[in-house]
Amino acid sequence: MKVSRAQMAENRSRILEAACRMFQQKGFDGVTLAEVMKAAGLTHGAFYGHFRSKEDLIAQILQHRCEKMRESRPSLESFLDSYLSPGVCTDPTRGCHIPALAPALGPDMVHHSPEARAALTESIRVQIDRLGAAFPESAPGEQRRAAIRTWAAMVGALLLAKASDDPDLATEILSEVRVGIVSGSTA
Amino acid sequence: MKVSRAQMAENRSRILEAACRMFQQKGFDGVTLAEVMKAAGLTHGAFYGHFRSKEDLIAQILQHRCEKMRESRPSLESFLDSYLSPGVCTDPTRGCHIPALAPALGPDMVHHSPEARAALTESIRVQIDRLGAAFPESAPGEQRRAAIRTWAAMVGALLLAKASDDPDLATEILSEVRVGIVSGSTA
DNA sequence: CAAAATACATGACCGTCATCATGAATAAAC
DNA sequence: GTTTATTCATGATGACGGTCATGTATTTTG
Repeated sequence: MKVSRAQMAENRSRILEAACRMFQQKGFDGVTLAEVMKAAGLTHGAFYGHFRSKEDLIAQILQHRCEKMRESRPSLESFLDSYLSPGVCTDPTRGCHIPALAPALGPDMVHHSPEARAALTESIRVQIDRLGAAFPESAPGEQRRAAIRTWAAMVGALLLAKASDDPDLATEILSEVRVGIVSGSTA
Repeated sequence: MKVSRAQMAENRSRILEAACRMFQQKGFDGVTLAEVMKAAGLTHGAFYGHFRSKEDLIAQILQHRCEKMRESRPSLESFLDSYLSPGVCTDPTRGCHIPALAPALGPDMVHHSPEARAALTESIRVQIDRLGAAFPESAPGEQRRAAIRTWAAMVGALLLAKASDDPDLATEILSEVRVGIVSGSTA
């Protein structure tokens, strides 16, 4: 049963959207293609009409996320919210895709496609640039340095807070790093 | 073919050791029990004489790592070396187990055993305490705060550097966070 | 030294999952 | 309107991996 071209495009983006959300929630190995397709409202067999393989899907998702990231220039405030809010730490579907997805292919990155690795690295570069622009008061060279230092702290805090079983400890880590950033940046 | 009790104890610790190294390298899902047992010099069937399941092995490894962490009080210098050295970033078998293993069960932590989660959380607490002791010049309350801020930055830097495909970018992130920490701590 | 206990090797089982082959049904092309 | 192209559903396939049953050899015990 063939569908219209518009319908097919919508199907494809539904697959992307569902996979993006589910991968972020459960990791690449924690989600099956059948689950993704079911969430997209299709059956598993239709997958290979849109993507060559699961690895292809992963790479395209990483590229898609990177593209979308380029389209906005958030403030430091919204950066902090998107990383260090308790809600982001609690809900795996929210938040930046880099700390959420990089770990998923981090340990054994080698067995993933070069496209996926390249897309993730590009996301890191874009994020450093974006965050650097959020420090307008600094000199250009110092903008980049401040962005790296600040972002590393945010990523680490989010990772540790997510890993923590104790909500109090998680909140402490998030809020402590947050005040460290705002006090450091205004100093 | 039964082996001596001493031999069995050595076999068990060889399994632990091999699994620890391989999990850190490839993630929990990226290593099969057969591979672990082969690396330990045994066949896959012998596994269940030592552990109840793969989840049991994971939990015991996390507990084992946490115990070993308690036994030393490194200086800030050695902390920096064990996180922000290029070698640590390049060689997946080196470095602290928390940023290496937390991501592996981070996204879908829920489907892991409570024991594993608890052991990892306890590791985080121990590490904060250890790192706080490396700031002797600060007041006790400030020690903990400084430890959290510093450690979060180290963890984030390591994660981003490992995720990066470009060695130059990785080195930049590591060294930038390092100078940020030493200049911040001496200020 | 005999008997019992047991650690490991071998092999099989069963479920899961990525991938592909086929067919049906409908949009697109002319 | 007829033909062609193609999107999706259904089902199968083959590999992989965690788990377990059985047998064997050796240690331990008395």
